[in-house]
Amino acid sequence: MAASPHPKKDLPQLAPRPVPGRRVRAGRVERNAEQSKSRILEAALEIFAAGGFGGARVDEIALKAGVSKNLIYHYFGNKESLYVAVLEKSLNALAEYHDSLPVHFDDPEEAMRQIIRNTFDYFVATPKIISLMNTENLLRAKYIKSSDLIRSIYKPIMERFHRIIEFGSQKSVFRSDIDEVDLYISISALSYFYLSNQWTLSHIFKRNLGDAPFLAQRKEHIVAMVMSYLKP
Amino acid sequence: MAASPHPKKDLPQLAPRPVPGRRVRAGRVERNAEQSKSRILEAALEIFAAGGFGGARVDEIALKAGVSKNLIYHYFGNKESLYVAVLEKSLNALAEYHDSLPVHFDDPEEAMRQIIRNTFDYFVATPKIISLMNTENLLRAKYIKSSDLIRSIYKPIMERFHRIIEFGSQKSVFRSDIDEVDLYISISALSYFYLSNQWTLSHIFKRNLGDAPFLAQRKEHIVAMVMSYLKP
DNA sequence: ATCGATTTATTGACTAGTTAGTCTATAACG
DNA sequence: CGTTATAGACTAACTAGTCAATAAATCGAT
Repeated sequence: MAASPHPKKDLPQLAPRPVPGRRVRAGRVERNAEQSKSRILEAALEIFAAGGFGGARVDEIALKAGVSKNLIYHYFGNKESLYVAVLEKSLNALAEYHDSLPVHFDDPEEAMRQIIRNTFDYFVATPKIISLMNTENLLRAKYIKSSDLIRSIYKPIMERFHRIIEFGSQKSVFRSDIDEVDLYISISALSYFYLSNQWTLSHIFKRNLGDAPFLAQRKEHIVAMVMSYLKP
Repeated sequence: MAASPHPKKDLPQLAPRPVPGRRVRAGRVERNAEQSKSRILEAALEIFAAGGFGGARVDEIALKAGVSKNLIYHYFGNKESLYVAVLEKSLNALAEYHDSLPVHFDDPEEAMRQIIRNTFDYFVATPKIISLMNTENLLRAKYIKSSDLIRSIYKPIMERFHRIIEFGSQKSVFRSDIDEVDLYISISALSYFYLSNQWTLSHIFKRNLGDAPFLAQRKEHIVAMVMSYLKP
């Protein structure tokens, strides 16, 4: 705080300071609450994904969404709640995607290949969810921990996964000592890390890992690695 | 550290605002440039790892390092350069670690197991480098790209890796169609992702993945998966 | 239908608190 | 004595969040 020790009373209005109560409005403003909310969430996803929670600026989100910053506070209260809303929307999209997939319960090997390829494809299609997850892990799952959403999303996924492994073991096309959690983490890891760290890896290996041929090669490499592990 | 050992000039004691040019110093200040720099780097590593580049506060780094903020600017110029210095120090530590490891060139399978376990162990031992890499990838390798350090570090690592794979293929203990980059990324992925995302994963699977027994199990799971893939 | 009252979507202006970075002084050390 | 390691005070710009105004939509009663 600099000079003025006094609370400003009546300041001499040398500059054309707008008088409260006589504001100028830009003209007719369409009102569409749902669309505004959704535009805010979309912009917020982008900004949070690009700079993490700490690097995101609410002003920037407002700008990108094409709404005033106030509207964000009107709908979401504060930055943290906005972040949580973005996270939950992304997780719900993930759940929807996995629900929409057909599962080959009669053929465990084919089912497993499908799961692997779908996991890879989804991460490729939604890179922002990767950034969000990274941000969330940087904060040690601070926000995810306080919600049961992610568990409820993974429950059916893991149940299907369990049935496939069980059937495959019964049929002796899979080994019998599988830890399902470890295996699921590995399937995710092989896709996620490649994409999440593609920027540093591309520089190190002088390959643009995001190029379609490398993506295709990678996907089949993952399938091969996991399937070779599963063999009894 | 209360009383100044030096002759004070007349300070106007009623006005608590210090007059420029007649500052009060806390007392004798030890000078140790190297130690100060190193304390700054250590504190910066911690703060950058905890909140990412955007979430880190230079004031907080100064506080944690026990130096004035000015000293940081004196030695490192600005926040970005400090971040780059932290990154380079971490990469150098990684290189040193890998240089220090013995390699079993005569036994490719054992050499590969060693590489896998060492990779895992190093990530476990230095969680902050994982956060740094995540931050760097969030920024699309902005800083790493402008330095050749990381490539020069990975060059000998990949050369050793190549020799092992080549020898293993010759001896027919490894398959012959290995893409070394893909394989290296997979080995890293299986360790890195488990640790990097342990906070969300631990919550999803209701297991504390950081606990020693799970870490040990994970390491051997990775060894098993990679080795089964390598079999011809 | 229509008109006034109420609700609510939306914004401009503002503020208190931060934050990266600077200016200047000082003292330790060779 | 000159160099430099170190810190205190300061600032301009930024940033999350607030206040108060305004107008579009909605609803209830004519």
